[in-house]
Amino acid sequence: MPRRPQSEAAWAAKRQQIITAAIGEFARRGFHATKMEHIADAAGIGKGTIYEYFATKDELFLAVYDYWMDTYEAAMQRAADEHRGDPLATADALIETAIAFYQEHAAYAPILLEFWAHALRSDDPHFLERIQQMKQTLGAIGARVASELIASGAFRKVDTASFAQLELGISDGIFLHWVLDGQRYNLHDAYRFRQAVIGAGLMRPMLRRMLESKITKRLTSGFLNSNAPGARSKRSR
Amino acid sequence: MPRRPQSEAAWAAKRQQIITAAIGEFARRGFHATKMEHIADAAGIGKGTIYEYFATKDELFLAVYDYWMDTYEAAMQRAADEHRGDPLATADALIETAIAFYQEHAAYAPILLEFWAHALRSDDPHFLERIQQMKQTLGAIGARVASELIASGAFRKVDTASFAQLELGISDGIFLHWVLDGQRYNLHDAYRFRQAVIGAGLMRPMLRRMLESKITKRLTSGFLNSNAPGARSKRSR
DNA sequence: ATAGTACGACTGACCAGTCGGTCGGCAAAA
DNA sequence: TTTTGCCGACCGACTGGTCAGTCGTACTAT
Repeated sequence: MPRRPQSEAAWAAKRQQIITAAIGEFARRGFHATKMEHIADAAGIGKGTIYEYFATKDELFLAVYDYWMDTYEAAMQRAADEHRGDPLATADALIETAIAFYQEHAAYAPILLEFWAHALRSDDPHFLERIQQMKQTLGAIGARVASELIASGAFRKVDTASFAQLELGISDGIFLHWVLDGQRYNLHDAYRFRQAVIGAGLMRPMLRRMLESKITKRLTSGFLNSNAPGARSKRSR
Repeated sequence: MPRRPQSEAAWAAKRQQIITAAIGEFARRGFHATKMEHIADAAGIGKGTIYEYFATKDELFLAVYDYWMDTYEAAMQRAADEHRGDPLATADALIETAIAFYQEHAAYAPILLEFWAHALRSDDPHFLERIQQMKQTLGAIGARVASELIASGAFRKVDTASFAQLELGISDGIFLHWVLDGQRYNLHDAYRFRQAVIGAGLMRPMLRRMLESKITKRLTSGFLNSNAPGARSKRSR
């Protein structure tokens, strides 16, 4: 982390400008194939200038990583806060936020995978810790919603922490396979299908009976044949 | 793919020897950090010799990838065949096989992630096609089991293809998060928890009522506090 | 003037892939 | 049986190209 002269704000802004450019380049080409010059070009600055703000390429990578995690975490936190007190609405909002984020960043999936690989292998524990911190944060949100759903009588009793972590894994798994499948189907539909499976299992009889026909419809129609838009189908009904 | 002299068998054996060495090195260091010399050393041969069997580093990477996929696919296929006719047993066997494979190859998770990233980015469609082929194969197995479960009256009606693909995503997601979590908990327990959630949702009332107490137990105890062995707990009961 | 900032040509390290040479084994000749 | 000659698997020093990071210069603002 080099010196930090001029105004604090200007420094941070330029740093951010570099991070933004780096995200795009890293995503398009991958960490190793991305040359510092590419990033400099994308940011409209000279290569040397990057080194005024980041000591090494690795440090820049890490900054990109942090920035991304922060963004996602903040979006989810906001979604959770907006509906505080209404667990069903919160659950919906969380899912919608996650889907939106995933769809928006589908092109970044390769770099996300590289992040994970890097984190698992790196000597620098920062990467892994950052992931676990995020899992912690999101897990806490999920567990809170789950316990509210249980308290309200909508859900049967579950270990909420386990359930929340499972959900995080499932979410990433669905996203990953959706990308690996060439975004062939509608991500919303896949999530809804998943929700129907889980919902059918965890809802208390009363709620389940209420939603039975919707669940049945989702379960029997699946998501694979949905109108394959890579994204942009805010409300597919 | 260079010439293929001597006996076919000897050629294949040496090729395999290189692949085996490469798996370990790629897994430990990652694709980019692994030098051809490392692989040569690990295989106990000279660097130049590798190029008698593989034209480029990429081609070797791809061979490693194929080998791995083949192994997994074959194991799953075998598990499915062994219990043909008994869908519940087949489902169990598939899950056990998947868990065993995942646990055995936990150290290779980073390279699996790199594979995926590479597949998504590579100009060579082989990688992505190979993944999709595997999803196809495993998906067909899963769909068959699901439809048998439905036919037998154990499961409610679902779109079996969607369900199978969802399961593949979920499996990978759980595995991924288990690894990212430092293999802190027992993978078996996580899968059982998942099964309980799904089972509770899809089982027909009769079966569900029969298994109710087991499901309740799994759902309420979760998997996060399980006796954290990274692997080796064949039957934790 | 001068301190802070930007730059990009340059350097040194690195590494995939090459290529000329070695050597063990085998078969034909002696 | 021994000698000679050949083959091709094997090797690793070397090459050519690449790129992260440096540094002397130039610009800008005060």
